[in-house]
Amino acid sequence: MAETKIAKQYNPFGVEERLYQDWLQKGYFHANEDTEKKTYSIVIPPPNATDILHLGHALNNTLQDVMIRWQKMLGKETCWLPGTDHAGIATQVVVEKLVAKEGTSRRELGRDEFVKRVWDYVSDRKGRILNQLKKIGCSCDWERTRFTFDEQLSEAVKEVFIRLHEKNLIYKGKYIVNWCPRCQTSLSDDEVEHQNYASKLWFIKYKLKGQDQYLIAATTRPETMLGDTALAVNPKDERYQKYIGKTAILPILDRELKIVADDYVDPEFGTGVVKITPAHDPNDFEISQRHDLEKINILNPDGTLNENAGKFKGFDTKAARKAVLAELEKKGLLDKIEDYDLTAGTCYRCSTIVEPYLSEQWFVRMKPLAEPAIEAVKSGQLRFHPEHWEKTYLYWTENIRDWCISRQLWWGHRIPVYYCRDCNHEMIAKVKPEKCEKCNSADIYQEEDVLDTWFSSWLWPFSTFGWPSQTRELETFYPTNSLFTASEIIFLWVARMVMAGYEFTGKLCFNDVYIHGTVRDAQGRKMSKSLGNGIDPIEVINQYGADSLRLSLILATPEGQDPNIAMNTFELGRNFANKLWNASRFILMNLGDELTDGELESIDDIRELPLMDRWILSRLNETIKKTTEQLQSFRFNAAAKLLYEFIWHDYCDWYIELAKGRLYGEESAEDQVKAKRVLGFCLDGILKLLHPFAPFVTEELWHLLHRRDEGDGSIMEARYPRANEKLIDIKLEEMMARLQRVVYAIRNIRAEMNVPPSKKAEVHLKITDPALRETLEQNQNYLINLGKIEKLVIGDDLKKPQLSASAVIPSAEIFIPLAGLIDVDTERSRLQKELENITKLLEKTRKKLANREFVEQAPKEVVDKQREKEQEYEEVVQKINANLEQLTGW
RNA sequence: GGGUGGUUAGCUCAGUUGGUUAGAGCACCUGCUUUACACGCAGGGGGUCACUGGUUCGAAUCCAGUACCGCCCACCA
Repeated sequence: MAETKIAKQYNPFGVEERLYQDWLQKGYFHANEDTEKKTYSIVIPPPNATDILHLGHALNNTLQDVMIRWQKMLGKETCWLPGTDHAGIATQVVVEKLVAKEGTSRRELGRDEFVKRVWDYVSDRKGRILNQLKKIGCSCDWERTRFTFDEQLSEAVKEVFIRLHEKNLIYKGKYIVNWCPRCQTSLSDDEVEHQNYASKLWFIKYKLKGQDQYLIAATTRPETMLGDTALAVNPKDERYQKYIGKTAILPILDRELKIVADDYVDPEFGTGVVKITPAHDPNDFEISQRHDLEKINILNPDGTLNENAGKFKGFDTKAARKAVLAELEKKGLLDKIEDYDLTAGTCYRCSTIVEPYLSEQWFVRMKPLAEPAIEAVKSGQLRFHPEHWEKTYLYWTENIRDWCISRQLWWGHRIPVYYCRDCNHEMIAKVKPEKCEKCNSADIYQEEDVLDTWFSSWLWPFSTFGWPSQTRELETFYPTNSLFTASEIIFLWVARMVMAGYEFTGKLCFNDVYIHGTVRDAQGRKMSKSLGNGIDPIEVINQYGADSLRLSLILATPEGQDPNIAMNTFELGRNFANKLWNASRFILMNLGDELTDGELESIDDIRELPLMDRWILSRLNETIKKTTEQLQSFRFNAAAKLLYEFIWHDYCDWYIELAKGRLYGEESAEDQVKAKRVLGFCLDGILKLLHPFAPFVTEELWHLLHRRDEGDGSIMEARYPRANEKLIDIKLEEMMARLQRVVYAIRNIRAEMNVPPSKKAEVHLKITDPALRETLEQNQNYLINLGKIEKLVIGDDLKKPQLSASAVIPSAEIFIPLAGLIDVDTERSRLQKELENITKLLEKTRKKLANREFVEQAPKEVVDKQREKEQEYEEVVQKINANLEQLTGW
């Protein structure tokens, strides 16, 4: 065997950086918009510009990279467009905290200065996460990197706002919105997270005007009574018929409250009387609209009570609740208190409890936009993987509500609306109008609010390619093919992109949506900063290498479920990469530079290959076929497992082991050539098959195998293997499996009878099936190697040698003479155990066959199979018994 | 409350149209410096497939229900 410089262990460090730089330099990742080829494009789910990489990103982007690299090797012009999101509220919150540390605040700095500070911060951090993606090996087209706040993307945002406004799909109105008192902005429904907590239900007594009677209303938020303007009962509720239209008196503030009847009220709940607070409860707001009730806002934007709260002005809601309850108690107006579990909406960015709050906001009418998006799924044009997510998508799109798009933030796309200070005229425009179109005044100011972050991200699949300009890249790469994301943003992002795609480009923006799980820790908990259970992917790469990270993540992520990941999970991928490395190392040591590129890539000109060669080629092609099928249906885990199984257990455990004797010249010179050809051909296929999953190690090995200098070409330019069905031979695989069973049996006897590997044994094979006997005879040299055999005797009518251990498999008996070595008790219990096993199986089979209904109704093949088994088991049982009997004679 | 995913070996999971001796990786036990790999090789132990009923000749697999875990959605005060 030739000496080699190749290390015994794969060392990814150095390799990865070098190869990635080379790929970048050669421009392999850049997509050509003038291509004639079929295209395949993906837009990245843009991470927040200031994010740092976590395992969720690592998984998400590894999957995209597998898809892109695979498609590229299938011959497509691939485009994977990367970029980041300005993440309005999230980023603003972070910078607010930073300036707070400096002892100042957003308001103190003023809008212009604060926005500048955010820009500074973002510019400093932006691109960090994209650089981290490079470490994973992502083949993004970096020349097309976009940011949702880029000038061109901002133009797209304005264009969209104006178009929707012209179609009357955008409107401004006073509504109850979710208000975060800390961020002091509205939030869309989808930005509110619900949390359960134990609370109380307070029963408050409302005195009827001019009478000494009370109506009692239950509430979960007693402090909001300060904004009550009515009481409501169900019109059919007989208990309260007589009070409808009467007046009650609000405790503490002594405001007069109308008593109204509304179907919304559930007579079963509480007392059947509801206090109505139109400005601070969405339902109450609806009721107040129907009954034309006064709406009294008792909150300041920061969540403290305002002048409408009388003496409680300035209290925060918590203090107000305490004070109000104390006063009610004192006045004897608190009827009772019950325990009650309820949910509170909290801000998805800062977890502050959100207040329903009446304010003026901008909305998008979603119903008309949702219609084609619903149809896309129903018609099968838009597919989810796993499929069940389409239900979630449909549930939301079919029950869609208008989208509140204005945010009272400073970091974001400012709404392109201008007002005249003189006549209040409203103008929608991309740039500030010089003069009021109505009164000619030059005193014009822009709307203060900015747009929801998602108002730019829902345009991402086409704004990034230059829309609204009809660019060449838009034409070539849009619509995109697939989208990879997590389930949390099916509503926030996926569905809205589909809507925007149809509305503004008339096209479905992608056909396949792959939803992967959320990465969890070993105990199944979400990884989070507060728990401190997160794993830093960069740390993983530093410790194990990028290929290990990628392979491990994919191998550990069950299809459509959440993967549980611990640091040692990454040993899985590392070991696999190392196994591949060493298998290749072995091949390279033995092949030298004997094979040409052509020989590595084709096997057609070799005739009359021996069993094992035809077997590994059959397995290889079967693996190619199945892997391709799995990739086509977005089953990455299954695809990776197929490759793992084939490479490790078929190619390494069996084929390489079988080939060793041939390489060492134990067969003919001609056979040695065949072995080398097949070894090399399979390895070349393996590297290509695995490249999308483990780009670095496969590239490195491919160069070594093809004896290419550094930087000379890339495995990426090779064609992904296609299955040659003619080479798949199931019959032959079955014969090989029988040969393997013989080897297993020999090894089992050796191990259980404590025959050390260093001691070669004599083996007698009594084979009654001629086909098997012939195969074993032809391959006896390999049996000798695999079983560490000194002398092999094969025949159809051998006698069991005295003092030998035995094993029985269908149509074969294995004897290993062990004079002096054999322990009779061990051998007896070994045989007895096996006898028990087979007897159980035999009984089970006999029972089935004794069942007349089974024999009559089951398909013939199934019954025949059981008959065959019965025979097999009978034969084995009988032979084991004979061997046992012989033992007792000792 | 509605929806949805899960429950198979100590742990993480396969098991694609019902018929396999129910599998793999990790962990565990026993051997092994066998000239690719100890990040390895060989052998082995370990499961009443959550529970209950049903359909069927036959159920881990199909149906119904129960329990537990998880996620998403939800304006019942």
